[in-house]
Amino acid sequence: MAKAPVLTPQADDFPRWYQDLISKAELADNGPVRGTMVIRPYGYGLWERMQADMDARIKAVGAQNAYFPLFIPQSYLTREAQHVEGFAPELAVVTHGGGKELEEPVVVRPTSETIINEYFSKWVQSYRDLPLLINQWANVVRWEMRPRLFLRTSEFLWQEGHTAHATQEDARVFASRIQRDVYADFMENVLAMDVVLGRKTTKERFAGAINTLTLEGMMGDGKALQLGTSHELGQNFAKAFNTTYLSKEGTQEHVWQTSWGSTTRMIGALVMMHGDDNGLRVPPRLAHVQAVVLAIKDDEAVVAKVREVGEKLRAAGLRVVVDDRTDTPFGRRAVDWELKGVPLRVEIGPRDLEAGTAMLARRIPGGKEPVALDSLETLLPKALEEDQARLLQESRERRLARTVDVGSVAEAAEAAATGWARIPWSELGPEGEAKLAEQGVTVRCLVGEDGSVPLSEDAPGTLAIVARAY
RNA sequence: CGGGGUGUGGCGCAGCUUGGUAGCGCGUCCGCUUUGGGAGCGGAAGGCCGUCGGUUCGAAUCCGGCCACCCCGACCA
Repeated sequence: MAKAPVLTPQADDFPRWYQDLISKAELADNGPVRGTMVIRPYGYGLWERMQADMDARIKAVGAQNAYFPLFIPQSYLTREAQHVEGFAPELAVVTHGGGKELEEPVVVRPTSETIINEYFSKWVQSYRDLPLLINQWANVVRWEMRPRLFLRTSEFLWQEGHTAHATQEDARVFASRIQRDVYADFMENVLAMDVVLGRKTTKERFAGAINTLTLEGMMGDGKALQLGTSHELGQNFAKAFNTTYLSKEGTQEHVWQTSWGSTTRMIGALVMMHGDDNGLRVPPRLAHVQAVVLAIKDDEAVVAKVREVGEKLRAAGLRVVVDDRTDTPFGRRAVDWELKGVPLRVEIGPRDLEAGTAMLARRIPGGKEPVALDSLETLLPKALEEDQARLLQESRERRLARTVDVGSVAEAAEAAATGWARIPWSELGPEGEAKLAEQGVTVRCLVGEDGSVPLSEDAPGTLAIVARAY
């Protein structure tokens, strides 16, 4: 009597599987306005952990948090030509306020380069004020035609960093440092996600930037997802907003800037990179619930033991939830925790009490085995570390297995049907890029032969990674 | 904006062709029995069938207008 699967299997319909999971693991709901999203407590818990970890890394490179307004004068947006052009189609514009039509429409921020530069201009006077390193946690709005929960919604949460430097070199180094030391480090070590660091082509570059660095991940179905970007803005915004400083030599100079962002999209990536047919798998270092201690039966001694074990594990430094909801059948609860991707389950019933054991179920490698109750405090932390490493390894192996080297545009398009293709950029070029775009395939990024991030598009040996993307 | 489709309890759908005053699954609530992998049984609540108009003794069903949403084509963290 095979029960219907909990989720649509990935192999049957990956997008459907994704939606099922988001809903059943209680990560998010659709909002009433198309393209908006309600992030539910379990999903928001993931975001809070991401924020905390990222925030520490951002502060470690010297940035400070601040907050700028949601509403931006429309005139600000129009000051940087590339920037307006890039964002115009997805702007939400407020035309009325207080029951009256506004004299100047107000834009709901799609990103904050413009308004931040207005203030940078006031704050920066001398080379002594540089570098100025600011970050903000905020929501932004980019009107979406094709929304997908977490991946593309009209409103999303993110952090956006904005910096001003005295020299181009300084800005360049900083943008790269964010890509590596903040984003890549976080994604690999906390999210256990394999990512490729690269450089965007001119076509894919941020509107208003002179260079965009990116981190790309391969999802379970072989498609790519951009997980974070770090831009060199050059002096484009500095010139548009007259952000200048007095140099040591006594001359007025425009500052060199960067901006960089990462979003709630990372939650979607987490699902699509680590999820399987039974649900999500949350990497232990991220998990706000690392282990759940389950009472199998409605039995006083069992419930007492479960609570005791929960306390003991908490004292040992684990993030633990005790599930003693014995009015809900055990199977239902086991499936729920599995859907939510909690790494470890300690299941205790009357038989275990007698034997002095518990069933230790591991979500990430799968399977369960009996273990001695008094060994849990030492076993669990070890299991969590193993599972953390395993997730990263799995995602890396998948990318390597599904990336092929090709020599022509046709081969690249074919390879992108199931995974990624790597092709010399000198072979592909902007013409090949345009041709691929017609087939829904994009250049995700440019990388060096040795995996380094090229300093320019025409650096010798530069490879293009092409794929279908979310 | 161009092409295709759908509007019926919270969610997913049937009913429409051949008009007769609304049904199924899931969920929810209550009770009892359960609990080692999505529980069973009994009971209950919940819908002016998107909207406006027309035809008719009678419209979820037929006709027309409007609205909304969904899918496919160009952008995007």
